[in-house]
Parts: sequence; structure tokens; C-alpha cells
Amino acid sequence: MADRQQEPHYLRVAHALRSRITDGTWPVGHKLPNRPALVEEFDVGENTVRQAVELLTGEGLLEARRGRGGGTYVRAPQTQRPLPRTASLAGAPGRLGLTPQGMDADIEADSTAKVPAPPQIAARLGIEEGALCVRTEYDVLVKRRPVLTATSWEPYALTSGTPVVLPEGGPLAGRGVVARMAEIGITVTRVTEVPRPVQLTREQAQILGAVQSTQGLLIERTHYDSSGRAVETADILVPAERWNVTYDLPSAPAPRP
Amino acid sequence: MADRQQEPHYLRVAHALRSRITDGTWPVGHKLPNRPALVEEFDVGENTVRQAVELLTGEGLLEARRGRGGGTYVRAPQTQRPLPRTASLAGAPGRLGLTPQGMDADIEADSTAKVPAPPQIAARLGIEEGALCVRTEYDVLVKRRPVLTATSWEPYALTSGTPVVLPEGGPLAGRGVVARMAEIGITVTRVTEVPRPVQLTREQAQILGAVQSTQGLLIERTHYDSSGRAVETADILVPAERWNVTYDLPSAPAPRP
DNA sequence: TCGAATTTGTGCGTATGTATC
DNA sequence: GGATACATACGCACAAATTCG
Repeated sequence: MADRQQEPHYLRVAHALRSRITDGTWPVGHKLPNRPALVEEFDVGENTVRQAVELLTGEGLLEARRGRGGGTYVRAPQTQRPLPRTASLAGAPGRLGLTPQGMDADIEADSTAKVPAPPQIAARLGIEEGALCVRTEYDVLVKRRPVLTATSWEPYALTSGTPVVLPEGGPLAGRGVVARMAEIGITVTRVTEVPRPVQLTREQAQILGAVQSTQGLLIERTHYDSSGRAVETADILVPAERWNVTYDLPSAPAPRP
Repeated sequence: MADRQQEPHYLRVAHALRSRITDGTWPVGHKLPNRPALVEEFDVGENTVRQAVELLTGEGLLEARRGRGGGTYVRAPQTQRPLPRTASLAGAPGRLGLTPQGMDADIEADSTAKVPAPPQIAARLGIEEGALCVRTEYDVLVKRRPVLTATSWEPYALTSGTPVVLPEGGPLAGRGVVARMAEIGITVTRVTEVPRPVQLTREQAQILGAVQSTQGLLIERTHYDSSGRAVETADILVPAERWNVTYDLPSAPAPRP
């Protein structure tokens, strides 16, 4: 039976557990009592405990391991590597403007295709829905394993008939958007990035090696030329577990009255 | 019984439902069949359907309303307002360097206290754990309702004995970090921001008016002076449902070989 | 005004799958 | 294989919210 009172049982339990973690009663690495024990302690059903623990697992506070000697543990804060997104890097050569730090990263172009723009992409590029685009899929590899993926879109109308129509073909293959656009007389002056939290699907999480958490960051990046026209846009999918996406901005000088 | 096969039932159901939404079979506003109907269609248990629907609700794809005439509906894409994070804005006056667009926003300082630095904050500021800090809590209000919250930390050692020791007191109250630090001879030259996906707790979601989805972005922002020393750091909590956090970066000129 | 009907939300018990030691 | 503990799954009961007559 549900409670006649305010707070649902599973939230009450989740609250209690969260307190013990944040106030240090249960330090990092501490093993929680198993389900039957929690059921007894809080005097609720087994599924209620499960729901509470699931909630905290989703928040990244707990981590469950199966098997004998397994259990639910207070999770260590993630050790993530920085993924810098600075003004100088954003437009730099090197394909994606992505330069993971502290490791030998390799970027691999998966596939390139000429496809009609889906609605969202068309909106970001400021072109007609269904207009042709060159779509390129990238994987960023570390030790031959993908750690982030990206999909880039360029309006076909911009590069059609030029040597740079294919990002991964021609004389400037792999030289990056800015250099390629410069080759055909287009000056890229601005980049915007919109990072959004996303829930990774199981396949995505597995591909990207994110075992514990399925949270990720989807960065919508768009390059603009000097007239404000969008010349390229990309979806960059970053597993949160492995990266610190770091924006480095210069600060304006302090105004003095 | 669980499946002896690859994908769990609830994920299979979630997948199927997600497809119908994204491919337009079920447009925005469409009412899903109720639980018993879905149970019948997918030939699974009631809780399995619930789990699948809950998953998609958490992703913000579905929205459930209780009661007669209620049901589960395909949710309209969020109308998000841009929250620009540009180089010029990041260090600008105006307390947080936050300037939500398209609305009359008001920033309210909740409370200021002198407290010992918790481990994570100490690490970000590069000071001893437990060293004293001035902590200030902010709410950004729109129409008197909070839409994002922030907690700012400054080393007490920096501002102790100066007129700007309290961010919200003294001659430069509310003028922002850069201006206040300039007043005591500290030049802020860099800002870094690390946006991380977080799962909002229920209370947070409710406070921030994010009813449907509980995904958010926690931005760790740190101001540095010209010597590279951290002079302030803040946690800015943004409900993803309501904001597009937008970084606007200048692009480096294309290098020509 | 008020109860009936509908639909989601919460809760329990139990059985079995699966990973790990 | 055995033991352990979480993961998935089912069925059921009832609570709470909301609309409709």
C-alpha cells in the first residue's frame, strides 16, 4: 500500500541514503547494506529500496557491482580528462578542432555521404529542409577504441564543384573546416557551441566505453562565416564519464567608472 | 522471467516507442495507448511498460498526466531560451556574468557566509582544504520564480580586510567578480567553464520549475588572475529543459601553408 | 456538488536471470 | 559448481489526480 502521507517511501529512503553519503557517514568506497538489510532497516518493500538505489545510481552517487563480493558502493568522484574548447582551438585545423589532452588521440573518418538535411540540421544551417548536405561521421580513437563520436554537416550548395567538397578527400583532406572553407574564399569567423545533457543509449555507452554512467554531453557546434551564414554544423557526442569539456574564455578588462 | 537474449524487455519497448516518436508516427501531442493496451501490444508485464515509459519521460520525450482524460503524451520540443556565454560576457559586470536573453531576469543574492572550503572547491581554487572562503548563493529569477541557481566561492585570504570582502556588500555590491577584484588590484584575465550533465534531484527540479525532465547542466566556472591564480569559483546549476547554454567563440584565422 | 470513471503513480511479494568470486 | 547480490520481470492492489456526467 502507498503512504497516506506526503513523501513517497522511495524518496524518503533515497533521501536518507543521500544524506549519509554527502555528510560523510558513508565515505567513498563504502559498501551499502544489501537489499534485504535495507528493506529491514527502512521497513519498506524490496522494490522500494531498489527504486531508491536506482535513483541515486542515476545521479552518479552509487555504483552497483554484481556477483559474489559485489554490492552497492559509494562511487568515487570521476577522474576525467580535460577536453579543452578554447577560442584558439575551436577554429584550428585538425579536423574537428578537438584535441583531447594527455593521450594520443586519433581521428578516423567513418563515412561521407550526400544526404538531404533533416529538419533540425536544416534549421541550424539556415537552409531549406531536405536541401542536400555532405554528412561525415567521425570517431575519435584512443588506443584504437572510440572515446567520442561526431557527425558533421555542410551544405552541398557551398562546396559543390570545388576541390573541398569532400572533407576527407581532395588536397585539403582532414585539414579542418576553417582551412577548407578558406580555400574556396569563405572566411570562418565565429563558432558557437551548445552543450546539452543527454542520456546515452546502451549501444552508445558501450561503443564509447562508458560503463558506469550513461550520461553524456551532446555539443551542437556551428561554424559561421563573416556574413553570419552557417557553413558547417556538427553533433559531438561526449561520454560524461570520461571527459571534462572545458571552455576557456578570455575575460574582458574590468570597467572602471 | 528475464529474457535469455540480448536486450531487456523494457529497453525493447522503450526503443519501439522512441522510434514511433522520432519517425513521426506519433506526432507531438499524440496520446499513447494506456498501460493495459501497451502491455497487450508488447506482450510484457505492466511494470515493464511502466519502466519503459518512465525512461522516455526522464529523457523529456513523453509527458504523463494523471486522472480521467489524462494519459501519456508525446511532448512538444522544449522551447529553450539562449543563455549566452561569450568571451565578452563572461567577465562582464552584472554579478554572475549571466545574462539570460529575451526576458526580464533578476538576480537575487540569497545568503553570504564565511565557511571552510570543501575538498572539491579547495582543489578548484588551489587552496588548502578547510581554508576559509566567502560563499554566496544566488538565484536568478524570472517573474519572481527561480530559473537557475549559483553558488560562488572566494578565498577569504584574498579579500579579507578590503571593502569588497562581501560580494553583496560595500561600495561595489553586485558589480561582479572582475570589477571587485580590480578594486583591490587583482586583474582577472581568464575564465574557464566546465559544463557537466547532472541529474537534478526532485527538489532541485521543482525549485527550478523543470517539471518534466530532470536533466540539468552544472557549470563549474572559475576566474583566474594574470598570474594564473584562481580568485573565484562557482557552481551554476541550469535546468536543461529551459535553457540553451551557448558558447560563442571567435575563430582563429585559417592558417595558409 | 459530488461521485464515478479513467489513468498514472506508488508499493509489495516473488521468481528467475546473470555476473562474479 | 556453489554462493552472493544485483537486474529484470510479472502480477496484483491501492493511492492520487483529474475529468465528466
